[in-house]
Amino acid sequence: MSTALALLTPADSAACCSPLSAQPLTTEQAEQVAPLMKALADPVRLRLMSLIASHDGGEACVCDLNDAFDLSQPTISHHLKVLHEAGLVDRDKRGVWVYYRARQQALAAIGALIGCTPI
Amino acid sequence: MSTALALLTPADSAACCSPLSAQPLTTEQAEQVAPLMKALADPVRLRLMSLIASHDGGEACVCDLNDAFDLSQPTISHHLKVLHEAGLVDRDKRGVWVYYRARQQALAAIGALIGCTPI
DNA sequence: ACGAGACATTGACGGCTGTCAATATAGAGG
DNA sequence: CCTCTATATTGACAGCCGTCAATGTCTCGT
Repeated sequence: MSTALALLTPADSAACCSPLSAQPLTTEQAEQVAPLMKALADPVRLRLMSLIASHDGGEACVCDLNDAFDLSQPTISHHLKVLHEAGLVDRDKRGVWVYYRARQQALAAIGALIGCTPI
Repeated sequence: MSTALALLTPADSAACCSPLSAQPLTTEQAEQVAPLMKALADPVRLRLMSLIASHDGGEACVCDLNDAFDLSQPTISHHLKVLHEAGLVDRDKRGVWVYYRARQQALAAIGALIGCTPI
């Protein structure tokens, strides 16, 4: 959800490089951001995220994603659920197909914390 | 180690925003970066990293770090080991004290992948 | 040499994670 | 309705993770 994002966007909008190196994170901040990173800290989910984000229209259908891996369909479905529950992707069911869309703000939130995002 | 970094720095130096959204990660790239993110995807280690990175001189002694948490000394030592083995911090023993230093390149590598780092 | 302080390692424990096979659900088309 | 296709859920299993208490290792004073 956007609760994690709210913690990052307000004050650090102006500052440029790595809040992580600028001042220590509060316990609260760390506990909000860690789940986002944890959701992304898996090879399969990293590839899923990049496949979704770089796909035409910024969204991808599960059927496309399944083919990119040597994993069972339920496993991919599980990883997508993890990404979704972390607030990293949106779910959109259209007919028989389900489309996942990358939430750029969530990615930006992590990027802003770790590295540096020009907001 | 810098093996993970090497995969990211070469081509994407020029491009600005989120390689993750620009083109899909290869399996190899994902498997190299995921461990770095996994090492950082913990509230305690996130705070440790930020405490180290934002400390005077870019380094911090374990004794300082211990006091910032309500955790046992071995637990902090364990987390520092995880960060160190992931290549996120350097270890420097000086006398009785051990100093940990943030490896900016490693942070930048993750940041460049997820968000956007002006290199 | 000895004691004390700073940090690491070991061993143990409950809890979480990634994976699959099997099964369920839910639209679309006939 | 019935079946097919697309996706999700459940249940099970091995393996990893975060934590602590106990112990080990190193280094500086004395």
